[in-house]
Amino acid sequence: MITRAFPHRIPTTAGNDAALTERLRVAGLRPTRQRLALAALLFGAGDRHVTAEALHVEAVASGERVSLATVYNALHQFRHAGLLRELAVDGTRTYFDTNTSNHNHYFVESDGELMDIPSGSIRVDGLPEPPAGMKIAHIDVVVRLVKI
Amino acid sequence: MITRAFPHRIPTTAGNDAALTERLRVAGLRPTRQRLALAALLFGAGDRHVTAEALHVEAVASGERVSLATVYNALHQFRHAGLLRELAVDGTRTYFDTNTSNHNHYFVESDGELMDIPSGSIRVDGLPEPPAGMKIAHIDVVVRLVKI
DNA sequence: ATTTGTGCAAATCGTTTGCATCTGA
DNA sequence: TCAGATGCAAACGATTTGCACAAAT
Repeated sequence: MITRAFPHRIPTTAGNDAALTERLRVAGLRPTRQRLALAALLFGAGDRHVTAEALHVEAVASGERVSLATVYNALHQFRHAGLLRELAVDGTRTYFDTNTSNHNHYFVESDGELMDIPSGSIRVDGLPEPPAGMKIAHIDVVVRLVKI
Repeated sequence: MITRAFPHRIPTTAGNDAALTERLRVAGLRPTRQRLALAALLFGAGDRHVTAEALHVEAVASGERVSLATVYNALHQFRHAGLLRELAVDGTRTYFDTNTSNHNHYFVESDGELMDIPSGSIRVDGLPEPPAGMKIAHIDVVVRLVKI
């Protein structure tokens, strides 16, 4: 987590204020100070995997005044808007992924680290027909890693 | 969850007292009344997916005196002993699977139902090399289903 | 007799909620 | 102005823990 916000400048090129504001507006969300700050952290620096707690710590560390409850709210709103994907890999915490495209994950249980597996490399074959009255919503592949 | 224990008889043929006792002993666990009862429910009737809460309800319903804390203890001890596999599919609850062999799962989010996908049908290809210093411990494939 | 397991209730952890206050359009 | 957003603290559900008592070897 190297991302850092500056008092009077935007963290990276990828998400300037205007673009982020527009992005939130399109999602039907008011571009409040808190949402803009969180969006800048999330979308300003490539693909990221965050927990609510971690994002809150990061926001506060970067000088932003934002409550944990608001971070939870924002993460769920962003997910509803399709800006984030929610991942169930750990059972105890919920991860959010800024990469909403179809891809899979490495998960290092010992330190809770989550990484993208380059899309396109993994193929899942031989899926049976889903049970009657059901359809496949999504296939999650989690490759669990351990340190040698 | 059709499994049911009878007051004075063992639930199914698959797990008679002697066999279950032996199984626990081999795992280094004293065959206490509670562990035997839980083992009978878990291993007496084919492959099962349970949460601690659900197993506790089931045990109590079958007339067994056992606390929820003991159910949690037993589930984790059984997992350590390799009798169960722990699954992270849901984020809020932890599921335990009596089928410890290599297989994958359907998960119906709307009602929290978890089903085995027949082993052998799914193939995962094109796995990249794991990052340096890491090795693959396990690959979990969860096919998320929605009702049509 | 010694060791291990159990049950209860309190503690903990991540997350959600109720509600008074604030803020952006 | 005023719907919508925020922050706090309390509520929550799943799980863990501390410790006195009970059961297994």
